[in-house]
Amino acid sequence: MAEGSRVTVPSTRATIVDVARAARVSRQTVSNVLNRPDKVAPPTLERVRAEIARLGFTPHVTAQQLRRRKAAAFGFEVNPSGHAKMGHILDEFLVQLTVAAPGHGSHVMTFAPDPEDVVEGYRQTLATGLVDGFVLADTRPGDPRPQWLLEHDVPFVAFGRVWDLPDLHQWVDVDGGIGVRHAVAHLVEAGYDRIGFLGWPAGSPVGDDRRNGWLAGLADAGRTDPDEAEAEESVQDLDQATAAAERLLARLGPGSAVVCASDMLALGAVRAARNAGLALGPDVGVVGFDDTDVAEALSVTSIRQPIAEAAQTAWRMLLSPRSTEPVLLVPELTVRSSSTRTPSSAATRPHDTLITEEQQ
Amino acid sequence: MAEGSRVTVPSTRATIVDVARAARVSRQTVSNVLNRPDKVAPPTLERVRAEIARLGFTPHVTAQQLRRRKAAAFGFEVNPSGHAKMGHILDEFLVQLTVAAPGHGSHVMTFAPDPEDVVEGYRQTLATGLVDGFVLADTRPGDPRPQWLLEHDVPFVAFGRVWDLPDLHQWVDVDGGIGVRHAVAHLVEAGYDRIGFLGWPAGSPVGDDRRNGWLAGLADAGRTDPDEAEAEESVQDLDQATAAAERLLARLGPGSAVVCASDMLALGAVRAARNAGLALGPDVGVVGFDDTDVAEALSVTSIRQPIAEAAQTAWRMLLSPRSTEPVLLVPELTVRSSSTRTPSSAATRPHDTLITEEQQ
DNA sequence: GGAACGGGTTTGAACGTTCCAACAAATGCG
DNA sequence: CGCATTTGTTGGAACGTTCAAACCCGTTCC
Repeated sequence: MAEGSRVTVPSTRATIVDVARAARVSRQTVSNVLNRPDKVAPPTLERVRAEIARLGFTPHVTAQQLRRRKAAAFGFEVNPSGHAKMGHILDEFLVQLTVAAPGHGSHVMTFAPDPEDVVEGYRQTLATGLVDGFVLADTRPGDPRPQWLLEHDVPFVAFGRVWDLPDLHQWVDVDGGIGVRHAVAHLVEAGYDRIGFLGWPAGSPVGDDRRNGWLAGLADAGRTDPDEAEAEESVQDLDQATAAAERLLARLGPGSAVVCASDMLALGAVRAARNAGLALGPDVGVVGFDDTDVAEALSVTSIRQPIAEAAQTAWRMLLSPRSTEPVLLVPELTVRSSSTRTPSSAATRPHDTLITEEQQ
Repeated sequence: MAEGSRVTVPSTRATIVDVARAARVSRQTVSNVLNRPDKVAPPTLERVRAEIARLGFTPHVTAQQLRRRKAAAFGFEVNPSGHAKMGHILDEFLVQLTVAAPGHGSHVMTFAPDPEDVVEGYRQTLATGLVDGFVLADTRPGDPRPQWLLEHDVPFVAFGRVWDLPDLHQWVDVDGGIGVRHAVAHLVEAGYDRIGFLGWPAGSPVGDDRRNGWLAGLADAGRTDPDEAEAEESVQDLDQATAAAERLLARLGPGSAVVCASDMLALGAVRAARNAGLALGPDVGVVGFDDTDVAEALSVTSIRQPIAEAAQTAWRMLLSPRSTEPVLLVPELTVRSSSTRTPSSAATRPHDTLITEEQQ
C-alpha cells in the first residue's frame, strides 16, 4: 500500500481509506464513525472525526449508492409544455422539494417525459438505478402512473390526489375548497354583501372542489340560497373572463365581492370592476387563487398554497412506511387591498389564524 | 413486451453478467457492445444485442459513475426566494435543461443554496461525486461562483453573462437589446408614430441592455432624437408603473407605442391605455418582455426568450472544450393584437424571419 | 478455571461496471 | 515459412463504500 506516499499532492479527493490510514484504524471503523457512531469507542470516534475534518473528507455518494443498493434520490418529471397548465405551482413545488431534500438525506433528479409512453420515462429512469422512486405531480383522473408504480413496487408519493385508487394513501394535496371557504368567510367579515364565484365549467375536479368551497362558505355565513356564479372555459382568454365578471358584478349589485378560481380570472374581475367604474376594495371585493405575481402586482387578495409544507409532507410520506394517511393541507389567505372595504379597516388584521396579512 | 417474462425469477434487475452468460461471452464483450460496438464482431454484436433486448437490460448508471469516475450529471441551484426575481424564466430554463439532457448523455440534479456561504453548496454537492459540474443561472456582477469554479477546475457554464471575467467564454445569454430593437422595428412597420420605452432605472445590466436596444431601434428607423422613456423602480408595483405609463402616453400623443422591459410593466401600460380611453392596438401599441401567461391573457405582443435553445447551447458548451465562444441568442417576437393598428393588418404576417406570429 | 458473553475492531467480499494488460486466432509481410 | 501485426475476446483489478462474519480481549458466570 504505497499508494498514498505522496502526502503533499491532494490532486485526488480524500477517500475513506485515507482517513483510516491517518487515524490508524481500519476502513470499516471510519465507516462506523459516519454511520453508527454509537458503535465506536469515544476516543477512537474523536480521533477519526478529527482526521475527517482535517482532510476535508466527504463520503462519495455514488459509491454508497452502489454498495447500499439504493440511490437516496427520487425522480421528478418536468413538464415542458405545462407552461400554462397549473400556473407555476409545480415549478415552486420542485424548488421546495429540492430545498427540503437534504433534511431527509435525499436528492432530486429531474427527468423529461417520454413522448411515446407516459410510464416509459419512469421505467427508464428507474432502471438506471439513479433513483429509488418518484414524486408525482399533476395527477389526473385516468393517470396510469400510480397503478404502474404500485404494480412494480416502486416507492412514490403524489402531489395531488390520486383519483383512481381510493385505497392509495400516498398523496398530499392542498384543500382548495377550504381555501375558498375561508376566503368567503373573510369577505363576509370584511363587510361585503353578496359573494359570487368566478370559476371554470363543472367537470374538472380542481374547479369543482373550489366551487364547492364557495358554496360551503356561503352556508357557513347562513346564506341558504347561493349568490351568483359564472364559469369560464379558458383561463387564458381574459376578455371572456372579463365579460363574465361584468355580468356577475351586474347581477350581484354594488358592495359585493367575487372569489375566483385563479389569479388570472381575478385579473378579469379587476378589469370588470374598472370598466364598471367601481373601486377595487371599497366598491367591490376580489379574491384570486395561487398568489401569483399578478395578484401581488394588482394588490389582489389571493389564496396561497402552502407549497413548502407540501414538499415536506411528500418527503415524510416517501420515507415512511406505507401506512400513512393522505394529507390535505389548508391554504392561507394573503390579504391585500382588493378585499378591504374601507381605508380604516385596511389596518385591521383578521383574528383568524388561518388568515395572514402580507407585511409590506 | 415480454421483457422480463418469467424465465427465472426477475426479482433482481439483470446485470451485465447475466447478459454475458446468456450470450456466452465475457462481461467485457457486453460492455464493448454498449460502449464500442465497432470493436465487436458483427455476429457477436447481434447475439449480445438480442440478449440485452430479451432480458430488458439497462446499464446501472451508478456503477458506471463509480468506475468511470464521472457522474455525467450536472448540478443546478434552485432559488427558493427567487419567486419574483427573474419571472419564471429560470424555472423554464431548468425544464428545458432537463429535456435536453438525455441528448447529451447527461442528467440534471437540483440542489438548494447553502444559506451561509454561496459557494459552500457547490463545494458540498461536488464532493458527493454526484455531479461533474454545474450550470449557473442568475449571474450578477460580483458573483463569486465563476471565480471559485475556475480556481477549482470545475466544469461549468452560465446562463447569463459572466460580468466579472471578460476572458471567460463559457456562457449563454439572450440578447435582450436586440429583442427590443426588433420590437421597435416591428412597431414602426406596424405604423405607430412615436415609440416610447417603459423600463427600470439605469444601473441594472439587464435593464440598461434593453433600453439601449430601444435607442438602437429608434436609430434604425432614422429617429435621431429619442422618443420618451419612463423608468419604474419596482416590477411589482403596478400602480406606479401604470402612472408612469400614463405620463408616457400623454407625452407621446395618440398613435404611439410603448415597449416595456417586462410583461408586468406592459400590464401597467395596458391599464394606462384603458384609463386614457385608448384602444389597445388601434390607438396605442404595447410590447412586453418574456411572453408570460400575462401577456398571452392580455393579448399583448411580447418578446420571447429562446429558452430551449439556450439550454441546448449550455449543454454543448459544457461538453465541449474550453475554447468555445460565448453565445448571445436572439429572442423572438410573439405578435398579438396589442401591436396591431388596424383590424385588417392583424392578418398580415411580418416577413422578418426573426418575428413569428402566434398561431391560434 | 474454562466457557460464554459482549464491546470494539478488523478482514474478506461484494455492489455493477470499465480500465488495462494479456491472449488466441487470423492476417500480412518479407 | 517464420514473425510481426491486427482483430476480437478475455480475466484480473479497481472505482469507494458497506455488509457480514470473524476476531481479539477483557468480564462475567457457573
